Amino acid sequence: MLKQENGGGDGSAGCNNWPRICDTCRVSACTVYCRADSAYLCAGCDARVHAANQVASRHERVWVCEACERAPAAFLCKADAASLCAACDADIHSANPLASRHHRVPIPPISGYGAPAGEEGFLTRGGEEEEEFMDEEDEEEAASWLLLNPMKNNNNLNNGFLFNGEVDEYLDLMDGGHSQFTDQYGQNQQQQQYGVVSHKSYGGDSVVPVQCGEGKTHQLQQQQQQAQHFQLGLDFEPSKAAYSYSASISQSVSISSMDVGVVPESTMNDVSISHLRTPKGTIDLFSGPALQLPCQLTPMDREARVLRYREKKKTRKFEKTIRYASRKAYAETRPRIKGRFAKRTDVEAEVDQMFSTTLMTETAYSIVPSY
DNA sequence: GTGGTTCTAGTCACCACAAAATCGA
DNA sequence: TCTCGATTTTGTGGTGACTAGAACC
Repeated sequence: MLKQENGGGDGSAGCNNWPRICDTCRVSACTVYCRADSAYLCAGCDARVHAANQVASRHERVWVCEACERAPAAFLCKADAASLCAACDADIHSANPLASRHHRVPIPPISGYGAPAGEEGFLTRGGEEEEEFMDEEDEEEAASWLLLNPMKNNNNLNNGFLFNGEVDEYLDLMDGGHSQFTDQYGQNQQQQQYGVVSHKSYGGDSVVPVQCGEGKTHQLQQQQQQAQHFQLGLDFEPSKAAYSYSASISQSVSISSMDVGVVPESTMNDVSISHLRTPKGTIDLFSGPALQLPCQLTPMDREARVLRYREKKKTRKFEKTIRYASRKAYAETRPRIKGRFAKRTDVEAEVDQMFSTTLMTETAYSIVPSY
């Protein structure tokens, strides 16, 4: 595979402003991005590589963003006559109200050498090629985050970005709100911002910091309010894509505790978004009554959201979050048979009891392991 | 290019039980 | 409205089974 090595590597604008170099010749600036090869290619190499055989000629490619020249273009702005990646599209078209009204359409991938694919091209893009798009997840997420597009929810028409109904865990719309994820991912900042102390006590059992400041509550209320009035301002042709749609997406996204740090119950007291909570770590984002999805955002709001999204991405953690340290400690000491918890014999229980009692007397307060 | 085998990496269910949550009196 | 006891639910980690993809022939 020709994985991009030059530049940011994340498909975004990266740390410098130089155009991305062709992954093949490493001389010319790239003009297209081949998803199948996960490679950025210049016009010459594109022609050479994808005209080589029939299979290669079927590779779907997209133009590279004309603004940053470093990421696959996702949208074509008719007003600017420019192909832009999701990030640049967001940046440019959130600059002012006028720009935000630019008519933009998702760019169909170039399928078959030399001839851009029409609708059919990206409608037929099947599951087998789906994984190839994971490299652009970043842009995709940002795009989905910004462009709540009915077409996107159509599983097919995502400018080649296939969502299959999956909901990005960072999708902050619910959070608009304050998602449970926010509590974790923004934990550090929030702790500093609100002066929240990490609460660790024997009884409390909390490893995940408890956040209960007034400021926090106030912010949450504001965010909830904002979520209610959240509106998407993208001005795609109303006749084709009415963005003031109210989606009724019954979509349960099950996320294991490995992926997601769930905020302790105590935190939820502050968050009166009861419908967000579902048992067993299941994030039931859209079940229940039809979700009135936001429709109009001011450019500033949008920009703020993009920034917040990017900040979250930077600080996101995939480590498992321990909600109850005591349970963890206990689980670690429990007898196992082939990894499974085994029944504890009376003797073991007695020894354990003695041990814990000793520990308690030695350390007035229990030691909650730090992770 | 195709098909079969092997290897590697990732995911998930399983288990017992203390702690937390919920419910009713 | 508060308290208390009983009941139900949740969360915890190591291991093996399973699967998908890569590598090789």
